[in-house]
Amino acid sequence: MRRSSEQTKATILAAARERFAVDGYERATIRSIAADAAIDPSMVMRYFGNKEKLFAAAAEFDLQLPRLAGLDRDDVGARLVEHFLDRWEGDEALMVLLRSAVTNAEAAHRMRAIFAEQLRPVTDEFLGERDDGGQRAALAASQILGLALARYVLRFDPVVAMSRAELVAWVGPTVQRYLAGRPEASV
Amino acid sequence: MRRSSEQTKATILAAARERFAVDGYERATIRSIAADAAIDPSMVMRYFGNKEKLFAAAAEFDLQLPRLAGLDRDDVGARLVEHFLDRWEGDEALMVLLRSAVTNAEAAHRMRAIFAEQLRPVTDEFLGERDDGGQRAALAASQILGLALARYVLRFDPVVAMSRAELVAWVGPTVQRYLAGRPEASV
DNA sequence: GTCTATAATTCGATAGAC
DNA sequence: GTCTATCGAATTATAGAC
Repeated sequence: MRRSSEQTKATILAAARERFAVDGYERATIRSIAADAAIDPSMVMRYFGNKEKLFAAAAEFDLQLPRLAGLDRDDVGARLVEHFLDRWEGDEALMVLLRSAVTNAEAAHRMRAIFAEQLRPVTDEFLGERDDGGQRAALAASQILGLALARYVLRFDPVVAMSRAELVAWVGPTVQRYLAGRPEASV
Repeated sequence: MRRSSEQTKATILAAARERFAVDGYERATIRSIAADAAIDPSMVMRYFGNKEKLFAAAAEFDLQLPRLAGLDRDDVGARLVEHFLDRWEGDEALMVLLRSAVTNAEAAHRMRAIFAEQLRPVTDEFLGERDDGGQRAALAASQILGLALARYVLRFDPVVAMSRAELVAWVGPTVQRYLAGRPEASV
């Protein structure tokens, strides 16, 4: 079947996202992506140049974080956890990055860029001017990424079994404390 | 140079651990491991059969968790974080698993086994008989793994820059709450 | 826009000489 | 115990016909 240039490119990109999300950068092959897209492997090269550029296109995405300023101040932790659960389950974008960033330097760089350019501005606006803003945002990111790792990648039974509400009830306060609490405060 | 069987095997295993820790299962090659060990690639096959068995040998390890029963009850979170920071920085064993478990099914299975067979018994003894023991242990694992991911793999600047004491002060209470607190409790 | 053919590497694995 | 030689498969990437 003859398709338009745009159609073809979009089909390849969708197949690439799926493969990169499941297999990570090294195991995902141009051949397997082409097969999923029901197209010849050379077409992938034609439209994206090489594997690296294809990954760059597939890994491009927007966290779509809400502004925290408008939220109840005691509620930002839970809201953030809910938002990230939605983003993890909504599409493969975050999984593409996580699965590749562990062994691929370029993907890890992307992760850091997204942290700096998309998460930091949002938490900074909430936190105001303070010198531990980077630490607090990074700690929140560590828990959110760790939760995704345990639930979607490593598939630890108890975390897989927990409901969205349970996860928010447990992890929300952690993120809340990282963003708004004192280090020593707990329980 | 002619070496003994034991020597050779140990040298190969050490090189394998390093490579798997840095590159993960797919990128680490038998050839590169052999080169690091200054030995012929065929020797690796001779001693370990195939790549899968070599990984199994390299990924075998003991968390060496302390018994929590003997500790101050309000202190287990901080002690666990300290212990894991030591284990992450002491040798490559945990990194071997983390770098591979994200894209390799066998490594992920190993991770779950270590969680179930080494972490669970220790937290269960501390928690006593209760039905949310698995959830609590898994939540603690999610934060500890997320911290390692941010600090050692993704290298988020703020987390890399934080001292051991700062990390314990921030993350200790989180683990403490997962093991001993109530879900809603925070700040 | 699509595909065939193929170059150039690289990998895991095996056979066998010394 | 160590190495050479090599197979067979898979990969990215390119050139060019239709």
